[in-house]
Amino acid sequence: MDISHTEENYLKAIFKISERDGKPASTNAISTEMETTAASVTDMVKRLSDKTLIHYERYRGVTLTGQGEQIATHLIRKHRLWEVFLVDKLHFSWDEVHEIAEQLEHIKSQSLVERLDEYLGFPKFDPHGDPIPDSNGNFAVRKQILLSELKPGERGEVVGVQDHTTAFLQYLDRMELALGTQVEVLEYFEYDESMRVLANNGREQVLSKKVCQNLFIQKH
Amino acid sequence: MDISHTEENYLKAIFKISERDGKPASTNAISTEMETTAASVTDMVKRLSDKTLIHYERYRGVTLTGQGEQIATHLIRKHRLWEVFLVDKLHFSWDEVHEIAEQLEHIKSQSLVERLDEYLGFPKFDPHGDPIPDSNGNFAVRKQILLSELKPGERGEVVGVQDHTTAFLQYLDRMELALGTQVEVLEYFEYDESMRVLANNGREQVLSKKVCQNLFIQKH
DNA sequence: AAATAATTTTAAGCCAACCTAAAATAGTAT
DNA sequence: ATACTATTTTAGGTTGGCTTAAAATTATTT
Ligand SMILES: [Mn+2]
Ligand SMILES: [Mn+2]
Ligand SMILES: [Mn+2]
Ligand SMILES: [Mn+2]
Repeated sequence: MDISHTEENYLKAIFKISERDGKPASTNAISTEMETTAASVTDMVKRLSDKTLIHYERYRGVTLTGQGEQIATHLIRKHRLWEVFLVDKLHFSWDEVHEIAEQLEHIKSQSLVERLDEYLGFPKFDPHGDPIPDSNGNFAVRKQILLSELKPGERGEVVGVQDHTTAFLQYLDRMELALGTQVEVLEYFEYDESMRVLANNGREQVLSKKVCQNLFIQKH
Repeated sequence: MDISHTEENYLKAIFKISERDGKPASTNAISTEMETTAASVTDMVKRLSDKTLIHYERYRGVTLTGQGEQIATHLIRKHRLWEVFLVDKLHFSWDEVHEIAEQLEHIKSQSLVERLDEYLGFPKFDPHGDPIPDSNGNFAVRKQILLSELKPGERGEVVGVQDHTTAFLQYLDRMELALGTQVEVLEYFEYDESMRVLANNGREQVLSKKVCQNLFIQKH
């Protein structure tokens, strides 16, 4: 069976939504994610259901079948591997790669993915700290918490971001808070839920609530 | 204006045909190249004409406009750069890369192409010896002739292939006639137009007319 | 020049992916 | 339970890219 570019994007959207919400993806949620109308989604969802890529019941939402999930995770694998390529080999910055990877993830060639993976040294995480599933669709798990959950005196390492917007990524560059940065919470301000943080570079700065709630930390 | 994957492939086909035949591409020639029907071609050709990517007159065939040619050569540039990437970096063999490059050539990102070019060391020729146009669409020219045009006693270097089929490429691998091989014609057999050839590796062998007519040589 | 053959275009229609507007269903508030 | 709101589906239509069959044009043969 062969699956279109568009169908692939729907499967990825459904995967993302069900993972985030922990329940079947609603027509509306999918239409928001895909930036299209609910009517278009209903249309597509019927086709995907005919191809047994999803389970669909009218008014009940959508979940992926094993087959659908396999395709979705494989897309994510390709997306993230290409992002690593773009950053590590072509020296793009982490805020420039998502758009390009959105295109590259649709390239169909089993051997290409496997060779790329090898070429990149079998990375387990992408430039944003997101886990790269293996060829069976298994994601590495890592016990991570938000910076906002750290108490004064606790330390850890910046390992990922929740917010993937260009604005946030560029802000982090500016503040020298790249992945791998060691941080220690020095002080918590109840007033606006901001924190004074010490980074490994000796830099001390106050980070807003919003920033703290979008940075994943591995405690140590 | 934005151009679909399919439209891009038509432009590339038209470029290839007009270059090969030295005259406007006929509907039939395009339909053969695109593996579709003449009716579909007429249909598409109207659309491309509306977009001023081609000049089209009913029954008179098709030529590219400046704009159309620019897109076509840029596609060829991307195709060939990706082929270099696949061979040089991912260690694919030269008979495996065309299909994958057919997909990769459609990735849209100006900076990606330029960075890839730089990463590969600004190659001027692809793994099959075909010239890689620069970003203005200019192809390097090289005075090359077919092996079949060489006279006994003459020497040269294998620099390209006319036939790009897997069968031929694998045959060349088997015979150790990769690009860069130095060859000298020892003897010409009028009977079947074959040649006895000495390769730089000391290997001496008789090559058929068909082989000799599909190998590009740079004389010296 | 007329007849025949090849090429190209037109006509009509299919499918994927989208849209808007209206109808149906489900969820929430009174 | 009824009324109102939000969500979802259906109906009907568009566009790109494709198909087959028939008509028109051009090229070749006699
Ligand atoms: Mn991404
Ligand atoms: Mn990422
Ligand atoms: Mn190729
Ligand atoms: Mn090539």
